[in-house]
Amino acid sequence: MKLYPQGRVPFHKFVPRKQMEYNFKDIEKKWQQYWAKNKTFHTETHSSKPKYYVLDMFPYPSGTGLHVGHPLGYIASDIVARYKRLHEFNVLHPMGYDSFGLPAEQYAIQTGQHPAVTTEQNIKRYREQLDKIGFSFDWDRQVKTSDPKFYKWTQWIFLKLFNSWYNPETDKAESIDTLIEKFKSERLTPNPSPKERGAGSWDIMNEKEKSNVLMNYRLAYLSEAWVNWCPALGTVLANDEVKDGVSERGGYPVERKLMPQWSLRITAYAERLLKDLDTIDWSESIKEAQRNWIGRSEGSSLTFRLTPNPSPKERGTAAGKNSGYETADKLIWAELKEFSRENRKTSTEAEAILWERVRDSKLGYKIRRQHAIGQFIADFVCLEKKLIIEVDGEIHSEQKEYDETRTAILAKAGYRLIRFTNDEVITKADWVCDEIKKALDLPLSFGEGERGGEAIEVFTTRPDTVFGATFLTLAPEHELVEKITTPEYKKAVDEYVHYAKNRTERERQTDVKKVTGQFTGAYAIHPFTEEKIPIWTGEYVLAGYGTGAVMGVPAHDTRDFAFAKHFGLPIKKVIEPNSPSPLEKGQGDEAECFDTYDGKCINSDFINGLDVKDAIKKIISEIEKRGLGKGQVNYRMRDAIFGRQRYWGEPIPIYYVPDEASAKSGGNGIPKAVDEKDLPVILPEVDKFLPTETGEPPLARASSTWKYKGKYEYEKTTMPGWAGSSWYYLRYMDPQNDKEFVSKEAVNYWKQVDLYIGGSEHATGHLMYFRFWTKFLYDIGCIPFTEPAQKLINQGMIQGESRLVYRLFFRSGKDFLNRGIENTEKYPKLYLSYNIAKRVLNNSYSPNDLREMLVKQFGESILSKHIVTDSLFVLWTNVDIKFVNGSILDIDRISREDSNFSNTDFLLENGLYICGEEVEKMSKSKLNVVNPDEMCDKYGADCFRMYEMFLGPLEQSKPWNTNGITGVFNFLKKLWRLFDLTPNPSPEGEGNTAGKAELKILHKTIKKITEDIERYSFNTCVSTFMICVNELTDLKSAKKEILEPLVILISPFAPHIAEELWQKLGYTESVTFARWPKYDRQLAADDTFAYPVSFNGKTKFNIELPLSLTKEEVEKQVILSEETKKFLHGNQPKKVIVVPGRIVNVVV
RNA sequence: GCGGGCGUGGCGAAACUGGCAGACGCACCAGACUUAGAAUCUGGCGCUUAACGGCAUGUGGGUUCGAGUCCCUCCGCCCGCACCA
Repeated sequence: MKLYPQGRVPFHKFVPRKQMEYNFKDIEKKWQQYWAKNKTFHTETHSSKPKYYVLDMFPYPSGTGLHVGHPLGYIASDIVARYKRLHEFNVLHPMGYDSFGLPAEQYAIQTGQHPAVTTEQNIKRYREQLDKIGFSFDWDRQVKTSDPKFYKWTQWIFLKLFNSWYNPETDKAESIDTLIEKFKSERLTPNPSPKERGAGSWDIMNEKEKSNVLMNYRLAYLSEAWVNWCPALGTVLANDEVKDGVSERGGYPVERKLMPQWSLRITAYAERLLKDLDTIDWSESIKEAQRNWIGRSEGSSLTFRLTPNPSPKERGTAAGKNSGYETADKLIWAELKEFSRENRKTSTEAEAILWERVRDSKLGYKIRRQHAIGQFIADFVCLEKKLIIEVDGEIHSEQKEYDETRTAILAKAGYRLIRFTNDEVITKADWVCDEIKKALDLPLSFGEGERGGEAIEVFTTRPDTVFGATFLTLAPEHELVEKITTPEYKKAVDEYVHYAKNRTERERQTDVKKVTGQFTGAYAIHPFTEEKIPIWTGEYVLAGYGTGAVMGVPAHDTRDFAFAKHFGLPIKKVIEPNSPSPLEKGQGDEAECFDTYDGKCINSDFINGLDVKDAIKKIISEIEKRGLGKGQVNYRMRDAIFGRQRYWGEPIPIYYVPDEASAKSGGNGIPKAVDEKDLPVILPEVDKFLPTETGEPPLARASSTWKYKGKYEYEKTTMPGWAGSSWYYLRYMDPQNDKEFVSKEAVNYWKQVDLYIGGSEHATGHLMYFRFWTKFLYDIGCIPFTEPAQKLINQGMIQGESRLVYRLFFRSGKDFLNRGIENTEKYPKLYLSYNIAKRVLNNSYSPNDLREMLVKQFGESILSKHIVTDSLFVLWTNVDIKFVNGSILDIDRISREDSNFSNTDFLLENGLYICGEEVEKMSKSKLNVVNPDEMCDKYGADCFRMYEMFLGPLEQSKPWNTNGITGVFNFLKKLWRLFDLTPNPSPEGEGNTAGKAELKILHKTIKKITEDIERYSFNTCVSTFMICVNELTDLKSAKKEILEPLVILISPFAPHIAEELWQKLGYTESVTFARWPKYDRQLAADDTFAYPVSFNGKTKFNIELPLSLTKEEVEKQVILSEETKKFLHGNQPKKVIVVPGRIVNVVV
């Protein structure tokens, strides 16, 4: 046992001698218990007070617990919450857990431990850590996303999404029923997507077909989609969950895979998500990130026809046997031809009327009459727009069944159908023509177009450069690639497509510079010049953006340029820049290719000489006039993949009803929404958290009794991590409600989040979905606002200060690395102190120098252990910061406690081992984690809170350095001691009337603290408190009149000590219920001001003058002063500038 | 490549609307109390100069009586997006 001289004990064993000593441990424990017992921060929704909602981003309770970086935002929000309470706001300041998620599941897979169990443990630990810091959360409102009482409502919102579509006319989400009504009432059949050609006229569609059509509109829908598949995690990931081609969690490779997926139609909200950014007070960087993510671009679509009557050489048999208008089934062609001739002769009156009105492209499109398609004959057809017009007369009335089959088959071929009765055509032909025109003007879906889909539609933001288009490029996934490829290129194209499709996202992204592509052998006709241009496929064109096809304008697009250069395609300049810089300055590539909006069109026929902007307008109107395409807005954003092939998430409340069609194709049946009253669909138990042997998601392992209504299969994928966090803020308003996700009353009172604090890493993920769901819930009338959070602050990241140690090997690095890292085991361990290692690394030490140093420190015997060779290799690794004091490594301790450093020699400098330093992300793997509990134990929660704020501006990232905390600790002790000066702290005691000087200090502090909290400048608040306490200490002032408001001011920052002092001042109720002190301008005002007097802007001296003086009086005083004369050197001042209360500047 | 942000002592930073650059704190130095350390207190602390003074907010220029702050040029760092036509 170590003995200490009488009365002296080390700090950490300090026992307070005086009762008045600042004993933060007791104080903090006392008040934390008091708050919990008295429910001091309980929040009622019924209140006449104004509301204030301050929210922290939902934490995911990870297994590693909180480090000092996490609470930064929580402390800031807690300060605001407490501050607002003191202003008599009714404050909602809740906390809960985003408790579904991948890490718990990964852990479950490794250990077999149920994720619910580990999640509960983690939550418990989080709660303990949070409680130690003294937050004013209303814990009665806590929510957990993995709680069925919570996810019942997540599922409920999903059902709402499933049962809604986005109506572009009203520009909002509506019930899917309104769409069905539309389909029923309109003559036009739903436009089937290329992947869902099961559709026909609504009433005659079967269940499956209806379901498929509606899937194209539902806001939550199932579709075959290219997804980010992560084999290591066994699940798909949303775009924002993939960074640099690897998964954000875990960093595993991600591949592209086509599979059926649940998605949310966030793209329907793209425009509103973009536009409404202007209405919210979020940081510019986040808004900009969202704008980029949405990626709006204006341009035009443009259709390129393929070359007509292609020679066999160009087209060949593989490209399609029939020419454009021969759409009929070959086998029965002859028969049909006869039949159609017959029909034409015997056409009805209505058909004749209509023919006169549509023939000769009168409606802008070529329409054919009695044309055979497949096995059927259409009354009228526009092949270009794939529209069939039927006029129902007596002939067809008894053929209903035949018609139904026909409609379905035609729809499968991609045709839409519009029907009229004889009567309609005869009595209101104008109206009929209008309807036909409307249907013709609708854009075709992807891949459709003239001649059975063999025209290519491109999207371009620069239609003005169309005359410079010298080739077309299709994405390798584009469905036309296969169709148009000529036989002699088939092999090459197939190989190329195979290569491109099998590259991972990562590969694609890492060699973006590499130009790859393949000519298809086919040619398109330039819509304006009629020139023949080659069609290529290349992976620089993305399938998912625009139409998956581009026109190559190598002279004015760098990617097209690279492609053209690489494959020797022609380059045609069509823009003359206004400023010659790009041409003259540019060398090589730049001279040939420039991308500018500042120029005039050349070599461009009818747009020659126009400015780019005007040219764009002109050419779009021309494109529209000629029916080649139209002005269009495109978004980079894709729909959000919503299903995860994982266990630990909300089950998607969908079940499947078997049907014949699906059974034949091996499908799942018709997806149906679980009835609202059957929610929640509880996450079933499974034996293992892995996919099944057949590759089904883990939920397929649930017992065979896990079926909807006892017989229907449930959907087996679960929701992604961001589902719960997209709406959780609403649940806090009414967390116990089992009738609604939130009551109208609660949401009408609390409304938006007033202040939202969290990390900027959520810019394009959570914060986007959060806004999307809010807008949706607004559309369907559930909530009265369209943005979830008015103000957002992104706290900076607190980085760790890592410590590095340097291991020396007498081997060459190359040799070493070749043999692999596991070989390190067999080398004796030798570490070099920082400055020695540095010198070895920059080759200023020879092996001989090291030998000398080794011998000097360890003696000759060391050489038998470390064989000094000519090769040196240094490997550095992080070392746990708990073994390091400043930058000095505690060698004894690390050798004892860390087996990696047993039997290790440390080559020292000046008798010490100095570590290298590096600032990097605080994480367990870097061994640089600082734990908040440790800080609270050592210095107290109040000190920890204030120090976190003192570090710097909230938004700024900064490294954690525990050293500085003593300054704040000293301040708190000084504050405490200030109260010891009070002779008698009773409310009416003597010596409580403050003097002018003290009042001035107080009121300056009130002003500054109030202003700084309002602008979230918490670091300067802490400085202000320090200045205030220093000044009061200097005055030896401890008047109740001063201390009382001071305690209130500091209570949001250091609540425990404030409560204790508040009690010492004689109060029995919590300081939470006090009122914020009022700033009195009179009391804070100075009488005089020491004017800095400068000459030509350089300050020379100060002169103390009354503030009551006017400009002229100040000038007079300054001119008259002795000092001024000295600096004037006898010259006359040219001019004197006086800013009252600020400065005097004399111009000489 | 595009977009956003930022460059101030040995360190974290302050200076909000153009008006005394470096407040407040850390570290450091000196002193007091101590056998010593810890704690506490006092003083010093941008660079340069013996001093008067001079020079200093990434670089160079501009606007202004006056610039860390506004404008332009270049350099460097951080973050986000990235063959998005």
